[in-house]
Amino acid sequence: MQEDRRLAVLRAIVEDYVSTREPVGSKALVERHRLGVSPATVRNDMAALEEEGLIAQPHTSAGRIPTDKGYRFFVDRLTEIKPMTAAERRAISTFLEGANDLDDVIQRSVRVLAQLTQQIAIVQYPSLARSSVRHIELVSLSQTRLLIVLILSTGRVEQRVIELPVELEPESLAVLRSRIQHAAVGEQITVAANALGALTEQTDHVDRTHVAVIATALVEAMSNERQTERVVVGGTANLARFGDGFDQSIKPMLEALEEHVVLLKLLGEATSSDSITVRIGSEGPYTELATTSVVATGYGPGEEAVGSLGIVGPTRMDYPGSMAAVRAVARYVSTILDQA
Amino acid sequence: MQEDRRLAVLRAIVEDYVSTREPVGSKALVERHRLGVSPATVRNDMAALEEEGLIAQPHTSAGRIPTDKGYRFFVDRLTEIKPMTAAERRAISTFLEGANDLDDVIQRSVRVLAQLTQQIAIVQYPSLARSSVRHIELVSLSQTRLLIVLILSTGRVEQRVIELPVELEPESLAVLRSRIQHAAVGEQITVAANALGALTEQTDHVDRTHVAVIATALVEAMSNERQTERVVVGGTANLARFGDGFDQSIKPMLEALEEHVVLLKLLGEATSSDSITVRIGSEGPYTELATTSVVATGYGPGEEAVGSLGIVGPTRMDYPGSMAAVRAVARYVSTILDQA
DNA sequence: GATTGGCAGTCTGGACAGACGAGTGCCAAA
DNA sequence: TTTGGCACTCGTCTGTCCAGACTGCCAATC
Repeated sequence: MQEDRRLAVLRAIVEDYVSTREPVGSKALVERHRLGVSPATVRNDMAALEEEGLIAQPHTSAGRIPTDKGYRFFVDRLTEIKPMTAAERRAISTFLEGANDLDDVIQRSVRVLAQLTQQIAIVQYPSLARSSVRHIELVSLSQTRLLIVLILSTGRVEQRVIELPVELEPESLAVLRSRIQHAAVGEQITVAANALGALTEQTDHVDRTHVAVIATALVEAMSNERQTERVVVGGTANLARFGDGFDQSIKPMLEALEEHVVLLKLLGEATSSDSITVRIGSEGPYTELATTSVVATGYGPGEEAVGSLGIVGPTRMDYPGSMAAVRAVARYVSTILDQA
Repeated sequence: MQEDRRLAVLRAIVEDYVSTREPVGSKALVERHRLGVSPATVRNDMAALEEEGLIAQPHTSAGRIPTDKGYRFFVDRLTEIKPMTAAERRAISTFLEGANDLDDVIQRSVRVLAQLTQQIAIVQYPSLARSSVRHIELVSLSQTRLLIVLILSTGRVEQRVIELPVELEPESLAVLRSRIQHAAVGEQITVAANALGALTEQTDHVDRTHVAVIATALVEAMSNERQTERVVVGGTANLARFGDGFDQSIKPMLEALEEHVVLLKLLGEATSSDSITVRIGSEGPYTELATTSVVATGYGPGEEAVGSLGIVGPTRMDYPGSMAAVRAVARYVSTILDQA
């Protein structure tokens, strides 16, 4: 009974603080929300909530603000992800469907996510791990230089120029090409990598060095390290909007945004494409980002994610709205990647 | 005689203001620079410089700061581009030579430029205009879906998936592939585009629709619109370093950095690869960027530029150093692109 | 036992005034 | 033409003060 009201008070505090950016007092609370009780009662509840560590006051005789723990409680127990409006859904889908290129899809996702949430959006490139080899092409540039092109089912293209230790005749190249294509095309990249290794073993000594060099380059191109390293960031202009004491944390924030490794770590936890990960303030490993929260989720055709996307902003953010936007964009990206 | 000293005073003011970020007074000036005259004399010179509109005081009884016109004068007449140290040259070349990919080259250029200048770096992707076709590949995905891959001499890869109106037999595909390759590979893209158009004309009516569709897609991929739209930005963390009244202009700045079209416009003036363009403060068309300057130049194998790169920062910046860094990086990028 | 009204106490933010200091402009002298 | 001196102007910094907002606690009430 009183417990219910206390939680209502917590919710009200979070909502008010998020929208006004100012510590919220008992009087203002009963005015803005119809709690049906007097400020004094609310004060008692506040004292209890503070006891539990869910809210705090920046200084004596100021209003209360939610703690990280308070936000956590709010996110976990007090809110539903509010569905997007029809107009928003339409906006997302039309905007994303204009893309005809993987790069384009990623770019547009970042934009729409930043636009919707008014936060900083981050989208990771899809991992190669679950994709398969669509095509391999070997192009002779000169007698000892070879251009290797690897095309994956996600639409990603990797290319390398390699130097061959020995000259390669056009006829041999044709044979090699067909053997390599036969071994790898259509396979998942892990399988393809193994097959290429085996191919080297099976080759007689004349062409063996060639096959070895080419296979090595291909396997290297398939290794998803470089790929998953790539993230795209957007909406940094929203940083200015954050204002407040956030000015001081703007520098580490900008630095973090350039350090893509950090971003990947932040996104990294979101591996499932059906749940949304929320990291609030100091829950993460980076002390510089103690005043920021991350809302992220995985995306991908199946249940398992091939990449992550999300937003990062001040702990004082509209969690329900952000979560809804992240989820919606992830779904659209998944379907688009599926049909491509 | 006095004129010479006045210019020395202007130079000293610019240098001091750039390094201290504070209006510089007559007394401080004679202390830091050995001008051989008294503060009073400097005051007279300052009055004259102010008369000419080269310096200004933010308020009465404050030191002087250079105006945009003052910076312009400084850049045009009072300074030489100071050459990079051997260590810096080595740092640039080793860092850039680690790249094995066009994307990589661009990424690294941005990083090194931002690092050297401590400003925000911008690098435009090379224009397709002067590049040639290295390879074209057609891959059948299904009987009516075709993957087209276009590889250019700059190392850029473009790919498209197209839907064919009529089924295409494997044998026909092989023929088409070789005809298209024969017509376009090795040619500059303008020539290649024409050749592909001609090819459509020469084709009998059975394969004609196929050729037309494929050629259209290829020509579209060759058109450099999308390509030159792409720029990469780095060093945004340096924004925080700018400090001062720059805080207010941080928002338009961030917005501009997201609007790549604006950046291209800023870089756009730098078309020659042997001269360095400097745009100071309100000289440009964007009133929001009245407190920023741009230092840019073109890069490219020959004299004519295939792309631009540069830095943007507060008008109060180290112009000689920035210009030197921009020039050095542009040269290295040019040579690397040349040998690739 | 939960709720309420009242009251005293505490703290911040903003306004205000005054001292300080850096710097200028001008003038007369060298 | 340069220099030293002097009066003057302002912005910045510091300290003080007041209004306002909020809390915590207590006694009264439902």
